[in-house]
Amino acid sequence: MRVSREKFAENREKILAVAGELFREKGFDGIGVADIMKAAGLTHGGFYGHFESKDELACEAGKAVVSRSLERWKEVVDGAPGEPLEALLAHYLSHRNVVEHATGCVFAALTQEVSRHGPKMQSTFTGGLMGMAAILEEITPGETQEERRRKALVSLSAMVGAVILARAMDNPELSQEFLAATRQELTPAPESVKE
Amino acid sequence: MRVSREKFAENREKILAVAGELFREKGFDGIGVADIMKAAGLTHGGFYGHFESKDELACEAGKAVVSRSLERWKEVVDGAPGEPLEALLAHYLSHRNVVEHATGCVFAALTQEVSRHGPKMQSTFTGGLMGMAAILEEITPGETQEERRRKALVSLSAMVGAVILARAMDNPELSQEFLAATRQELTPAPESVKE
DNA sequence: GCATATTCATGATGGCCATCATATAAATTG
DNA sequence: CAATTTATATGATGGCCATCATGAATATGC
Repeated sequence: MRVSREKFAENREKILAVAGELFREKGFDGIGVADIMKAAGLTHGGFYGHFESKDELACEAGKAVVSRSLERWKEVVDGAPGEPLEALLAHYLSHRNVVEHATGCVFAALTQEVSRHGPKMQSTFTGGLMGMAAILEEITPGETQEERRRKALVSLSAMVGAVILARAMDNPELSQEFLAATRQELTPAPESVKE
Repeated sequence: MRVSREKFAENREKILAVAGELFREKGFDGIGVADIMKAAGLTHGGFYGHFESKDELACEAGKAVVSRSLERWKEVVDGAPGEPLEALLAHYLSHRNVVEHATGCVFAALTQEVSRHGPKMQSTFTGGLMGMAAILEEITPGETQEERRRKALVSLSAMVGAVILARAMDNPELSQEFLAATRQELTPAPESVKE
């Protein structure tokens, strides 16, 4: 049966949203088109009216989630009552982001698969990660821009790395230890003279 | 046809070695039993004489690669002519470890898939990562053991994270920048008074 | 050296998955 | 309101993959 233009666009968004969650939760190979469509409340045959292949869906869903992630970081930084960097660390290095794969950080969920995917997905992820690095660079203290840039890249590596490793732990206390350690080490020392 | 006990054990090792490389290169879902066996110079039917399932192979291969990785880290640290931490950083944060997925770090290749796998694989990875953290803790400077432990966990996160992010970049210069930044930031400052 | 055990090869099976052809029914368009 | 367009549902197809049954051939144990 047919559906209004409006409903059609709505369905597409629903598929993208559901795919974004299911891919993060189960990986690109861990979920099929039929199950994604079912989760979106549709049947699998209708899928190819919206996307020309599963791969295109993966790329579109990835793009959407990455861009949403970037917006979220900006919101957290702009809305921070105190130090923006501390707010961002608290936001990112959270128990929620370790446990909730489906709605947590894309980079913590899919980066390894992306490096095996085609160039389109890599380009999306590269862009997203550099956007995050740019945000970090702005709120990271440092004498020169080079130093801030360098620290931003390392902070980003440590943040994403900590969540990835925390997710692999079979012991919640160890997961928590990774988060706490990273949060503490990446928080800049108060402006007292060193020691 | 039948094969000697010795050859049988040799074949098993060959399968494990080949699987360890192919899983790292293509992911657990990216390679099938038949192709693994072909790469080992055998036919796929013989597989089930060695392992009861693909999952068991994945667990065994993971265990082997993780333990080999740990040994390697110990060798690098023990054989370092200068500062062990610097030697380890140079060893790990290398171009080779970004490009050579099949023989590079398991954690940089498979950790995200592991967090979706069963508890057996998670246990193997947790053990391996904590072993690496212990090595780092010993060669990391710090006033107290807590501080060294904390720094070790963050260094580990940053190291693995940097390689994972470097692998996702679609631009080799950016990859290199992640490595260089992380190496520089994790190298302890010389014992001069700050600044 | 013979009988037995066992390892590998061949081939088959069943399930899952991406993709597509066709039909249906509803929404646009005039 | 009629004609046409088009989004979805049903169902089919072909490919890939893990697993297993069987058979052939050889190493091992007596």
